[in-house]
Amino acid sequence: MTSNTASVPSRRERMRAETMTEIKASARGQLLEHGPSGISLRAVARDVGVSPAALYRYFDNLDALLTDLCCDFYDELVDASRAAMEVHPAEAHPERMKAWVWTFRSWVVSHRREFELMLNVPESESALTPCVNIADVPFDDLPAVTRKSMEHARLCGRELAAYYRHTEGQGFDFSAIDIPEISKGLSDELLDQCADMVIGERLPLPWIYAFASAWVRVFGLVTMEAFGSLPVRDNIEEFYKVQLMSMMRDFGIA
Amino acid sequence: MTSNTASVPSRRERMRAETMTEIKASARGQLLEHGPSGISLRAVARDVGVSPAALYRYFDNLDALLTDLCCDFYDELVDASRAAMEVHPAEAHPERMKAWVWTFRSWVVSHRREFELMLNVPESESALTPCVNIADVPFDDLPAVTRKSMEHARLCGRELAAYYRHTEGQGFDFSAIDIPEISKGLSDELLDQCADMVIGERLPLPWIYAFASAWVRVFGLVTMEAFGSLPVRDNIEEFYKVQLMSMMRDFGIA
DNA sequence: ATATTAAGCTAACGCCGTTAACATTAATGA
DNA sequence: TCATTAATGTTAACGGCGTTAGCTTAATAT
Repeated sequence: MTSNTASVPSRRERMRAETMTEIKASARGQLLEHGPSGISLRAVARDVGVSPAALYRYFDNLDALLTDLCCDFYDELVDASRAAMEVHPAEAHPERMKAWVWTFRSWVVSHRREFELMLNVPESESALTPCVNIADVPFDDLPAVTRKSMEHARLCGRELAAYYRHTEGQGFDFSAIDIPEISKGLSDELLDQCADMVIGERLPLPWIYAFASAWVRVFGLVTMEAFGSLPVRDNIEEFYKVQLMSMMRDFGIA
Repeated sequence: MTSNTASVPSRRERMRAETMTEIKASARGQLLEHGPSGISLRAVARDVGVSPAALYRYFDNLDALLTDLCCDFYDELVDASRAAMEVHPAEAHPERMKAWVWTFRSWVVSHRREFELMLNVPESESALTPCVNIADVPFDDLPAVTRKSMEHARLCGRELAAYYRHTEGQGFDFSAIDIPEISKGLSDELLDQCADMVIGERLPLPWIYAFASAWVRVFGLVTMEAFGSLPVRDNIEEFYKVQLMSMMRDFGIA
């Protein structure tokens, strides 16, 4: 052992990393051509020019390869989102949040197959699906893809928090926002799961609620478009824009 | 041939129907136990007590069995929805629409696996996914599951139409509804795909738009709950209710 | 130079969907 | 009634799959 834990990668480590990306590239190719269920270890092996059994030196099994792929996809999505947000100045928070939504949409429509896999992630991986409350598990113990997806959501959530800090003391009137009556139980949960976990700050409830609502709407828009079940086909962009406007209005933003 | 096209089913027809339901019951059992990708023709055959090849007398292939299952699920969902709506008097249109949403949600959460399959329907079946506009294809030429899913949506859409006819002439002020500015292209599309295809009538644009928006929101709610990614876990019912209220407000109701 | 570890191989096991060729059973028409 | 026909079943096989065990080779570390 050359006492390597992050320093210069040894020759072997480089080779290993190279074949790993080669494997994943082949798998992704099959994903694009034949969909999630059309990815075959043996086909990957043929593609890479190696025996099927050799792949098990790199991934525990097929599912592990698939979840690893998913993580890469989330990284791509996160990177694209960050880049799109950074086009706008740091103080243009609403613009940056819109850029986040827009990147989500455009990444998914240009990577439908990848998104398909992300939605159908091999759920074993930790098997805590609806067993325990996600908020009670330390972040690092969550399944990898769950962490990645939260990372993606946080990108938008923290922008909202930054916007709040920015408007703070500028006399923004939250009581003017039209928010329904909510029980303590629900608002506590929203504070736990939305504010603490993705926004990162306990903003006033109206914004937390508006964030949750917008989240659901964006998710609906994106998945429906990916499934081709949006009630619109030729004017999707405008439909998004109009929907975005009404979400902004829920935040009390012009 | 006993000139039977719908009259009394012959003995053979009865037997055939019986084994078909037996096959589907077994497949559904496997779906519940192992998820959509865990359904195996050979296991079904073992279950039914028949050779694997025999199943091909009943279904063209595995995909055909799966899509057939999906159709059954939609029928169940539609029946449940209709029943829930009929609990309310015929004129209580808003209540009936709420019942539709509520049934959608509760059916999905109590049939997650089935819903999983419905979302991942073997898409071949006609392979017109994003090729042609759905509005240009005669209804009977659409893939079976698409038709079923439209049947489900129509149940709610036509209720809205009935509500409109009911309010007509009662001086409902549509211009008071807060609707964003929409291009002619988008509104034409909404009229084509929402009004004509699911609502069944060309209601005033504000309602058409509100319907499309609500559709997206409900779809988002239901799928996120099914995937366990709603920002709420213990107070989901209340979250739905509150969301429903704000959708109703978009229609200018209450 | 040698011991150790990583990375590859072959061969096999038990699944799978699907097809072809053949057998049997039940309904039909003369 | 009885031969014909159509529906329903069988067996056997093909090629593909994920995965494991056991062995060999190449690279690294001491």
